Amino acid sequence: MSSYHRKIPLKEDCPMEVTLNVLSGKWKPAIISSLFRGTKRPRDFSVELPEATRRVLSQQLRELEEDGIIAKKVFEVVPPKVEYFLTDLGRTLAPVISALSSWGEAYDKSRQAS
Amino acid sequence: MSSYHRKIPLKEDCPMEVTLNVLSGKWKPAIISSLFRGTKRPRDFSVELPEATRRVLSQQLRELEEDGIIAKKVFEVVPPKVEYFLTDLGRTLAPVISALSSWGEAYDKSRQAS
DNA sequence: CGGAATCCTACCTGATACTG
DNA sequence: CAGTATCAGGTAGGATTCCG
Repeated sequence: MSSYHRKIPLKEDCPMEVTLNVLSGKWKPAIISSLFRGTKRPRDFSVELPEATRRVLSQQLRELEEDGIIAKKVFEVVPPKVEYFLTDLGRTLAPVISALSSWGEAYDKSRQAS
Repeated sequence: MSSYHRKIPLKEDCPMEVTLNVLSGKWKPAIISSLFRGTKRPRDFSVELPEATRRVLSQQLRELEEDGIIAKKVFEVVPPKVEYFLTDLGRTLAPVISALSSWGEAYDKSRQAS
């Protein structure tokens, strides 16, 4: 199951929407969580998330980069080598991720109970 | 602009995804925020969110209801009267919304600076 | 190995009209 | 007033292929 989160025009500047838009992407939460555990190369994501295609991973990595959440270091070698890592701004997402995870856990338990 | 957040299978139980899936819907954040400010009738949402169609509002209200976040009280009168409100579970979203909002505000400022 | 271009599918959302 | 049914459109994500 998955959720669609349609990015809305943000006419009325809703801070909550801003954050959700940054996090909204099928693999973005997984990417961010992974980077909190250390620097990763594109190949590492493919291994960690075997169901994600390279195309979508590249796309979401680029979007996160455009949003200033992550950055990459490109090594000018052959074959190519690239490393992705969280920016300072990206690391400020820690409490957000914590809140989302905590609530999700509690929600799962409350659903089991009922 | 808006973002799609495709609801994913959640094979590996990722609590973060659980929460995002509950919040993912074009008008769900607005609906929840609104209900934190008090009980609302369907008509109120249409006034507060003039861009949202009744069809989508009804649908998202129903989904939030199915997820246990909100509930409604139906008055058996003519014309019909319905009131939506947050459940106890729904109110536990407060810290999540707070985290999302706070980060969004800080993000906006950091983007203005650059 | 990393990334981009192309084509395609799935599904969320919008518009409209109708029922109780 | 509240909710649903039907049809149509837009966009995120998937599959494949090619280039540096």
